[in-house]
Amino acid sequence: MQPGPQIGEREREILTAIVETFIATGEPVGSRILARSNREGLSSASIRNVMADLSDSGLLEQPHTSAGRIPTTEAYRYYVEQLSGRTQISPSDESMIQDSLNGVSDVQEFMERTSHVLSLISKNVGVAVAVGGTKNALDHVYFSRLGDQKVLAVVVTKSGLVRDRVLRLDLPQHELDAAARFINENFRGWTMESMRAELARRIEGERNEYDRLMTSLEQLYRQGALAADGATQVVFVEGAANLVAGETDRKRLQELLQTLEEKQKIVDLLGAYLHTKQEAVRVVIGLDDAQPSMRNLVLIGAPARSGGDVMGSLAVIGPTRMDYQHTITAVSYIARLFDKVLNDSGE
Amino acid sequence: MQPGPQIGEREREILTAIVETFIATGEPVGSRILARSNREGLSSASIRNVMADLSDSGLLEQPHTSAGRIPTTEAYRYYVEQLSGRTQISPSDESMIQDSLNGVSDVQEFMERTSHVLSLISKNVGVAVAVGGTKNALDHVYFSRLGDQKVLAVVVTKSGLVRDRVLRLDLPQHELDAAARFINENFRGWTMESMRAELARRIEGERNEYDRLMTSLEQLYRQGALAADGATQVVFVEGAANLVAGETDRKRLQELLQTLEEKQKIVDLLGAYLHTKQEAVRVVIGLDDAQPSMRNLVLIGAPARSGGDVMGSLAVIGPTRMDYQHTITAVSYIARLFDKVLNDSGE
DNA sequence: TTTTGGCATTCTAAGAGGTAGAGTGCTAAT
DNA sequence: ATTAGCACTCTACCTCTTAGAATGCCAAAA
Repeated sequence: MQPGPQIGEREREILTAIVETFIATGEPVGSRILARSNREGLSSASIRNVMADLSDSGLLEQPHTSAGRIPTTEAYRYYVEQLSGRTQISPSDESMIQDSLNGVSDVQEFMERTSHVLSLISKNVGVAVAVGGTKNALDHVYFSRLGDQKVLAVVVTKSGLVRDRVLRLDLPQHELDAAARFINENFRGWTMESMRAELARRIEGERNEYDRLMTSLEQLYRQGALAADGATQVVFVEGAANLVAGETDRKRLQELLQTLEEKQKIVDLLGAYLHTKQEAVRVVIGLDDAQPSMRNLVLIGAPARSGGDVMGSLAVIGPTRMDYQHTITAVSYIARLFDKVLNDSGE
Repeated sequence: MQPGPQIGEREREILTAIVETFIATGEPVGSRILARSNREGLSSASIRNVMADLSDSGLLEQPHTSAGRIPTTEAYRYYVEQLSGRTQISPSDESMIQDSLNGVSDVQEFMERTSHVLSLISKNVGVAVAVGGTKNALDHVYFSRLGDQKVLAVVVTKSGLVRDRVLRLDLPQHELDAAARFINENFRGWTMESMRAELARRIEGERNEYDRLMTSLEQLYRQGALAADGATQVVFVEGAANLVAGETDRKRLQELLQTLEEKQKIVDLLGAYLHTKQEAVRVVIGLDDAQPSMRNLVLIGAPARSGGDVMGSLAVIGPTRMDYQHTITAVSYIARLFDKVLNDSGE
C-alpha cells in the first residue's frame, strides 16, 4: 500500500516540491523549474533521474511524453502524510471563523455557519452535517393539533437540534398532550435509539389491553413522529460554485453539482469517513469508493464532538489541487471550537 | 415599449418560427431552413426581407454578418405573449407532479418537493419559497428551556409552517409557559404582523409597571422569538446543476451558481416579481434588474395562494432558450394544486 | 558510484494559410 | 409584392509548419 522504502530524503523533498508547485500553478512541473527553485543546487538532470524513479513508483505521471510531471493520487496521500502536523491558524482565518460563529448556540446554526465559513476560507465546498441520529439524547417532544387530521410533532434533543414534521393523524389535543407527557416523563435523557426501542417494546407488550395512551403512542410512532433516522439529519452544503474553477470537463462538473444537491449522498459520504471515535482531521484523497462522480475529489473533514458524543461532522470538499495545510488547519480549528461553543453559555 | 404595429401576421409567424427553431437547435437560424419548413411556400429571399425588418425592430440579431439570426430578449417577450394561453399538461408531467406532492400536508414540504419536481420537469432550476411572513396567521407558539441560558422558541402558523430558533435567555420554564399561554390565548389567528405590533404596543404601554409576564415577553420579543421577517422564510433551490449545460462562459456560470446559493437574493427575486395579487403565471425575461448575474436568465413563476393569501411562490429559473410552453404549463398546474392540496385533509 | 552536461527525440500549442459552406443584402426580373 | 441570382462576407475547419518545453539516455566529470 505505502510507496515504501525506496523513498529517501531526496525523493521526498523533490516530490513535495513538485506537489506544491503543481498546486500553485496547475501546470505540469518540469525538471528545469525545480532545479532553479531547489535550495541544494541539484542539476535538472539529477532531478530527472529522481523523477523517473518517482514515476516508476506510481507517484508521478505525465500528460504526454514531452510534458512535465503531475502528482498522482498516491502522491497527494504521501504529501499530506508528511505535512507538519501542527500549524498555527492564520489570524485572518481565525477572526473570520470567530465572527461567523460568535453567539451561535445550537448545533444546527453552528453547522450552517460552519459550512459557509469553510467554503469561504478554503475557496471550495464547505459541508456540515448535524446528525440528529440515534445517539442523540432526547430533551423533550411536543405534539400539537394543527387542523383537521394534521398533527405537528416536534422533537428536541439535548444538543438543541430541533426536528419538526407534520403528520396525518386525527388525535385530539388532550391525547397528544398525554402522549407527550408520557414520553417526556419517561424518556428525557435517553438516546433516541433506546427510547424508540423501549417504546416499541412497550407498545408491543401492551397491544392487547385497551389503552388509549398506548394506542395514541402507537399511531404517533408509526407515523414517524419520533423518527431518528435519515430525515432527522440536517445538511448544509455551501460554495458548490467554487468547483466551476477546478473542473474543466463540463459533463463531470454537472454530475458533481448534481451529487452535491443530493443531501442524502452527502450524509452517507461524511458518515462513511467521519463517524469515527478519533478526534483528528481526516483527509481522504479520491472519493470514488463512496461517490463515483467524486472520483478525483478530496475530502478534508472532522467529526464534531461534544463531550465524547459525535454530533455531526464538518468538511471541505474540493479538487486534489487544493491548499491542504491551510484547509486542514481551518477544519481542525472549527472542530475543536465546536465543543467549546456549544458548552459555553455566556456571552 | 411594445414592438408595435409594424408586426403583421407574416412577421409574427416568421418570428415565432425563428424563436422555436432557435430554442430547439441552439444555433442561429438562417432563411433557408425557415423557407423549407414554412408551410406557406415563401422563398428564402422573402423571408430575408422580413428578417431584415425584424432586425431593424430590434427583435433579431446576428452573431456576425454571415450568420443566421438569433432572437433578442425583446423577441422572447413577444413570443411568450402570443403563446396560446391554454395548454393541457402532459400526462407524464401530471403523474410526476402528483407522485411528488402526494400526501404532502404542510407548506414547507410542499415547497421542497415543488422545487425538486420543477427542476426535473423543466430541466432547469426549480425554486420555491414559503413566506413565513407577516401575512401568515399564528397558530401557536411554544417556548422551552433547553439548558443553561438557552431557550427554544417554536412558532407555528395556521398553514403548518414551523419556525424554531434557539435564543440566549435565562428565563425559568414556568415563565416561558406563562408567556406562551398569554400569546396563544390572546393572539391565535392573528397575522404575525399585527400580533407583533400589538405585543410591542402593550409592552411599551406597561413598561413602567413591574410585571413579570411583560418582562419575559419583552425579552422574548427582543431576541426575535416571534420573528416574522426574513429569517422566517424558507427557500428551496434545486437543479442548479442544470445551468451548466446552458451557460458556456465559466465566469458567468460561477457567478450564477453563487447567486443561487444566496437564499436571501432568491427571496428578494421572487418577492419582487411574484408577490402579486394576480393568480397568473408570470414570465420575466431578463432578470438583470433584480440580479446582474442573472442578466440573461428567465423566470417563470407564480404565487402560491391559499384562500386569497399569498403563502409563498414557486418558479423555474433558466436560460432564455428554454421550453416556455412546457414550463409555464407545469408552473401553472402546481400553483393551482397548491390551494387544493393544503386544504385537502383526506388521503 | 553519483552527478552532470550534452544531445537527439518527442510532443504540444500556437500561428499561418487556404477552402468550403452558409448566410446575407441588393438588384433586376417576374 | 415576390423571387431568382449573384457578389460578398465571415466562420469553422483543415493542414502545415514551427518554436519550445521536456524527456531519456549516454558518456564524461567529480
